[in-house]
Amino acid sequence: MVARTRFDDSECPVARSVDAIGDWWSLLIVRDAFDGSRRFGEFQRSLGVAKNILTARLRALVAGGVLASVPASDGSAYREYVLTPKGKALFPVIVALRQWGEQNFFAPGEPHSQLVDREQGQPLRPLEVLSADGRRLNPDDTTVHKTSDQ
Amino acid sequence: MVARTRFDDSECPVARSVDAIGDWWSLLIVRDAFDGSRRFGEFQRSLGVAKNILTARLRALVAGGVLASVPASDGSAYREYVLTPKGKALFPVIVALRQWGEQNFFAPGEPHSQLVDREQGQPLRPLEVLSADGRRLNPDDTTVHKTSDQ
DNA sequence: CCATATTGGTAGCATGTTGCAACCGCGATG
DNA sequence: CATCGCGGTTGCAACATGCTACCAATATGG
Repeated sequence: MVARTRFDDSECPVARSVDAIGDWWSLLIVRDAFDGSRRFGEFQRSLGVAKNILTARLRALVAGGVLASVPASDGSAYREYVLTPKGKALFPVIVALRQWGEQNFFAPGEPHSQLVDREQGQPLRPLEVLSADGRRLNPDDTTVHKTSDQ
Repeated sequence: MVARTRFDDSECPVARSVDAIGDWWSLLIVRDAFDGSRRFGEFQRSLGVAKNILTARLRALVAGGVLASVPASDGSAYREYVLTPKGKALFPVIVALRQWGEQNFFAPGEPHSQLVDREQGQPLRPLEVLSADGRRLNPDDTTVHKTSDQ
């Protein structure tokens, strides 16, 4: 399944992304990586996922260039999994999912983990989809331009 | 499985979002909905997904408030699936995935479907993660504030 | 050094989920 | 009033997942 493509991702970047990430566990692994997890055991304890699944997902993410396996930073002989630039580029995806979750699945005042600006300690500004010239766009303000239409 | 939560989503909005969407097929259904698909058959042809899976996913998305099942707009007796406000709020998620895919999985010049501003016909501006006061933030500029830390 | 705990996995098996193909009722169409 | 397309449902085979047990290599304590 590793290099297998499950979706008809011929020309849609969304489908290719989805296929590259692999599954939901992988996305939560990436989330944890953004939150500072690096070691196999950290991911395993944080996610509660079965170890064989975690093994497979970590391998797939490394193979896909999202994570890299590097020698442990603490000098031990173990290895760590860190985000590559490609992995770090998933930041807006995670932030978008986080904000959607915050807005739709928590009662007002219900506590939840929060992603804050390290410098000011403030929560982030909601993501905005902007046109090339900076106008704020809603879904209806956009259209998909198929390559074959050109 | 419909109302079952698979992940320990106690307080992480990302996990709740992931759980609410359900699986990758669901996300591609949402993508197609943004692209204008409304009918069962449209989704089925576009995605190539098995019909029983599509049935289950559509039901779950309706149950989760992402889609709504409404009478067909063309006057026929069939029903259509349209995005609710909650579903439309997934727009930044789809855009983020799309942009990540465009940047990482297409060779320069390789054709792919493109999401453009309807008014100008131009591709969108890349999403930016901003602090409350408008500074551009990288992953390292942020930190997760656990509720229990407060 | 030696005993023991921890880390980072594998292996095997039961179970759950998916994909596929066949079927089917209802509404539309001629 | 025969037939087609739409929107499913059903049954089954294949595959993926989760669980538990196990294990080698590394760290740790005395």
